[in-house]
Amino acid sequence: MGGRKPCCDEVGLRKGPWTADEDGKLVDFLRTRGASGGWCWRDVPKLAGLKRCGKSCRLRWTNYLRPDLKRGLFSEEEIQLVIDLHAQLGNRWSKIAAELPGRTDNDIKNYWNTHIKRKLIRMGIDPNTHSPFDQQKVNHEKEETTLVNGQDPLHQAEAPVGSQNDPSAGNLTHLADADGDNIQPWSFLMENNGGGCSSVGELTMLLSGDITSSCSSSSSLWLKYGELGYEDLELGCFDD
DNA sequence: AACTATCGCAACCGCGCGGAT
DNA sequence: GATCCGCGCGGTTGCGATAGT
Repeated sequence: MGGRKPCCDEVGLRKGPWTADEDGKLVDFLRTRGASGGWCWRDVPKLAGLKRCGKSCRLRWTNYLRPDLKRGLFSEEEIQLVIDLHAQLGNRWSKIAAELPGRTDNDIKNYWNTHIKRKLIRMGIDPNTHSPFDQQKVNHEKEETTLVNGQDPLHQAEAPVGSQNDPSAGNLTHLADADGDNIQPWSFLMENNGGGCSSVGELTMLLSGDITSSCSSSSSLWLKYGELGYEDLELGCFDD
């Protein structure tokens, strides 16, 4: 693809946060001209009297000003759908957004990165593959990065407060079985024997707090989790 | 009360796709 | 077929709000 001009190279175009006045102009324009048809986004700033590039106008409209947008917290059903769809589609945020009326790809992407992803990592689940981290790989990478940086970036970036130094903290990464080996929480939740969780849907119920209905407590390993309790597992994270 | 760290969201950037010429 | 052009997507950054010290 050759010769495309940068979108925002015109001198004098505004950047950064939109003002109420700019929002009003854009909304007025789209109300009078219709949200589609008879114009292209590149023309919108001129037609609406805005000192913005067309791309910025489109983004503002689709992510913030659209009347059908749903604001506020994600519901349990929405979280489940996001995790489910992400397992199928990966980072195709627009595709995922298409299945969640009123949510934008940006919304979902932000929510994933700031809430869901971190929690999955804390639980020992790779958010990219939706599978347990390969413990050997983790250990290997840990060795490498420790050699390079003298610190463990995974724990530095993603570990819950107190997980490394506070022995009193509920800490999944320190769970050990009878042999002293570390147990990845997801590994037994995914086990089919003994009533562990076996689907993304069940994971969602776990994440949103509905543990008892999603997983049988008959598993001995599950009992280990049961002893930790809701707070220890940091499952309240999706309540906020 | 002041300072620092962390979080969460809005917005920007660069690239690829696909239709038009 | 080559090029142009607009749009949409995914990744990243900036910054205000809030929490912690």
